[in-house]
Amino acid sequence: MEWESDAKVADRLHQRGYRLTRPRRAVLAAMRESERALTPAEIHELSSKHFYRLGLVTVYRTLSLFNRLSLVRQVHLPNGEHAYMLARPGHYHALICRVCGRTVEVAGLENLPQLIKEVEERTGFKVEDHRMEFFGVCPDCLQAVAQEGNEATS
Amino acid sequence: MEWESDAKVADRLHQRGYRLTRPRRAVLAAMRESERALTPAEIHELSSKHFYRLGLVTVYRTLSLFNRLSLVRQVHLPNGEHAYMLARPGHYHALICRVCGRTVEVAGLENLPQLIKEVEERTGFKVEDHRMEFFGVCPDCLQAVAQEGNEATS
DNA sequence: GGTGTAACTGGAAATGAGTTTCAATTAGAA
DNA sequence: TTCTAATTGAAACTCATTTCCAGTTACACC
Repeated sequence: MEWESDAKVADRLHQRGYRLTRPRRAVLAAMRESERALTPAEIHELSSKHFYRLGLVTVYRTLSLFNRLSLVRQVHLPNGEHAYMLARPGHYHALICRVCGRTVEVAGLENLPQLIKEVEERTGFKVEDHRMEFFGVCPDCLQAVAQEGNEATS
Repeated sequence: MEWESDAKVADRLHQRGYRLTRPRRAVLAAMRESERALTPAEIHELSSKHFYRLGLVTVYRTLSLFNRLSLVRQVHLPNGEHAYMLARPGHYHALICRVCGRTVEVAGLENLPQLIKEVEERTGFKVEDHRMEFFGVCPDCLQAVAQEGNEATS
């Protein structure tokens, strides 16, 4: 999963006058360990193992900062809650498995530019940004479901 | 803007054992008058002109019911708040103007099915649902901006 | 390797969207 | 008109997120 090292993140922060503190390192560490997008509360719990006196408030502030710097990506869950995952460079879209919650990203969708063009042509809007999230079932859970089906009928 | 009449809405509600009450009529009336997607608080304020003792709680309950019945559509604003607009039948996507806030819907995007197919092929997910919102500038505001530019340089 | 200071922190209290509870009201079928 | 289940408003509550503030710390500069 080769994420950016702490040192690289530190550089990015320093360039803008921010610091890489222990709480921030703990948040990064927790997010690197997860395959899922995590809510601030979940991140707080996981990060506490890396730095026990981490405050939830600091998690919120850290995520907000990281989001501004595009170090993390914010995902809007179906219920309106927010979750976060480490960002890879470029424009990505989230895919969320409704069974296990795993979050995966897709980038460089070839059919996206023409979709946006279609929207612009049909409405006259100049489209500047968009949000797009997909919900479904991941390959592993599809397989697990198929498995159960087999067992039940055998 | 030819929206469904109260009578038609009443039919749809009655079919499912619900009633068309004065508060619900007031919510409908307010939404018919707006070009924008409205937050529950905004709807409460506008609806109060139609029925002065309408409670905010009732607005929430009404929107929730209408959403379940697909009478309204829920829009996720960039800040995570929810807004609502009357729904037209079919699967629509919201376009929100960042200047005036006007909300417009696009349906039947021809390039969407192949985009979803591309996502499925590249990730192995079975895509069951998606959320897609576009943010930009509407035709009127584009023109207004162009106008200002002309005035400034003339 | 100190040291000064602006960035950062945690905790408590506040905010604000949205929900629950409950006794009183009302739509609309009969 | 009558009856009753659906609906309502107000108050209290929940829970994510923000604000405030006094104490702490990263790190640029000596």
